[in-house]
Amino acid sequence: MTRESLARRPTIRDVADLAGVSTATVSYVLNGTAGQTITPSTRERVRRAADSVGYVPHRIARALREGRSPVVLLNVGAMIGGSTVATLVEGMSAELRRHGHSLLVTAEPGGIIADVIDAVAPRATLDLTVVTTGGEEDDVVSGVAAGDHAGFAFHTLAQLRHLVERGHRRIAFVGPAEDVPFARTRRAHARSAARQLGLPPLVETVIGGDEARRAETVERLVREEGVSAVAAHSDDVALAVLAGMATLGLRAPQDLAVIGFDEDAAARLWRPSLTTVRIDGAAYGRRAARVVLGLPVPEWDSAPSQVVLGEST
Amino acid sequence: MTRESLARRPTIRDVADLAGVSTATVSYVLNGTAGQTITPSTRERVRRAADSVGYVPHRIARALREGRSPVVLLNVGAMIGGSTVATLVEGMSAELRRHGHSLLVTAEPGGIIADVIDAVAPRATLDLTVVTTGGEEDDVVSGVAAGDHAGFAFHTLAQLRHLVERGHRRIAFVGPAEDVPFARTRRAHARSAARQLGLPPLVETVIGGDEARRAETVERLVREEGVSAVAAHSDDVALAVLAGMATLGLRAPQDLAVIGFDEDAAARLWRPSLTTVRIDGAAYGRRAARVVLGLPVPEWDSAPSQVVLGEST
DNA sequence: TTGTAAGCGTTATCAC
DNA sequence: GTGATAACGCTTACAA
Repeated sequence: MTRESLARRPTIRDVADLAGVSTATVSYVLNGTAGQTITPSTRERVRRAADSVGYVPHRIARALREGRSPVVLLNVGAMIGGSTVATLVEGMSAELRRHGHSLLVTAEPGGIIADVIDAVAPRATLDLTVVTTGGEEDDVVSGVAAGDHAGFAFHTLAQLRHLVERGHRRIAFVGPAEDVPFARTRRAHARSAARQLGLPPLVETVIGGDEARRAETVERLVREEGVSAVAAHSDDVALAVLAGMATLGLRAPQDLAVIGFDEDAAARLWRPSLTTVRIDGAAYGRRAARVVLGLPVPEWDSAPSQVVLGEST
Repeated sequence: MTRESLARRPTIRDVADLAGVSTATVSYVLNGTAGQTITPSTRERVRRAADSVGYVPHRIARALREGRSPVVLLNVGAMIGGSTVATLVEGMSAELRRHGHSLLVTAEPGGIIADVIDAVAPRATLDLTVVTTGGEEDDVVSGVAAGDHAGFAFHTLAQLRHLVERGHRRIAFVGPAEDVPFARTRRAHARSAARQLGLPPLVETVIGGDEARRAETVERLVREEGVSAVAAHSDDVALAVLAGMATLGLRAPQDLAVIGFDEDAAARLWRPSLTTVRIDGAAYGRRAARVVLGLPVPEWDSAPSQVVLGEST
């Protein structure tokens, strides 16, 4: 070991010098470059030299050279919501790491910021606020399960179908009062799901405000619109409906059945507990990782989502 | 305009050629480098050339040159929890952008992954799973409000103090059954808060499992331990306690008072509604941004956290 | 089988 | 006032 032991971070040059070879050879060895024939002994020498000086390749330099860095950018729109996004991030991150990449997350409602992209030159980007608007065409992540496109539309269909199976026909789709990431998308999917199921047009409204406002909303739905079931945009929204019902002394599912979406931990604690749709976020995350890396994406072997039975329907 | 209009992204060279100056001059002009005297006319020519070709500096190249990129890495431990982390990310991201930087988030329970760091060479990193432990880093981000250190310990103290003011002395601190990011930290803070308030040692337990298990936990607290109030690790946990009480037919706050932590939207919907601690995440986010950039951090002008009164205490 | 050297796009240190 | 040019650390033709 020479005086390389200084503060400076060891470069490929240091390794090359120590091993008595050129930087090219070091690069070939360390990257296992195909089509290069290096003698085992040289190989060994380089390896030793590398970890003797504690060499770790400089990713930025490599990124400059290659035009992209080994990171994937995911925009989730906002750091809120049920379990789907959380598990999606986990699954995607794990799968990417298995392939030498890193997942970096942003939470920009307006989509991925251009500055971020050129600050990191990501290998790929994925914007949840866009992907979920599917567009089966542009939804490569979801794939097909049991013959159907397994995107958000699919889960929404499952949500409504559950109500239909319970005998409901006059159904309301209730969204959040504030503008949250997937509000519009979900509404659109609900409409087309209703059509597919041969239902009359959905009653559409939003719920929010204080206790009185919530109760008012629910009352209108039940008394004026004659709705017998609610499909909610999310579990949060579903709980607001249940809360409004409690205020009015209405019971679920007798007076009004309620189903949530994107299972949230709090929903199981309610009385009555909430029936909701659980989405296999981790599986989508792993798929997303493979899609953006251009790896083959496996078939769905289990259901991408399922209705979790509670007492509210 | 020359044949630069090809697919290639314009470089500083292209601008220099078009403006008839050297790349150095372009760099000086575009970066407003101090201590350089450039004639207004040259300046103007460079500017024009730059946006005529649509030049945008290559951040990766700059990162290589400067040794770091204009991004800040934030590890949040996991994509779950109440509103604090969500608003913190928003606030931090906004403040960073005001200063030409970008925020990138990871959700690694074990701390920031080394690979990620050298993939992006961030200007700075911040690990929430570390910061909230009350070490030195915590100090700088949290600062001082009304004479007290305004960190997580402070909020925990506020949580317990609320119960004390309501006349409680035999108090339990209830955590989640699973291992979540800040569990240990919160527990430690709760212990020392109890000492500061001159309370007897806290009864410590966790809650989880199914309805029966939850009820059992609550029952033990009330009947065996003689506890009159619960300070919960989070709103989720607090709701589990309230649910257990409902199962047992116990009422809050008469039979057992419950206060949550890190306000979650669902908590306000409960009957009884949950008293909890709201933390000004956005403010912490802005402070964190300034700290990591080495900017002066303003004094707290409003409370860093406050108890939000519900019916449960 | 291995080495040389030309980039990748910037910034900053000199000269002029 | 401005311009060459040498880095930054790596990959990869192309030579040898």
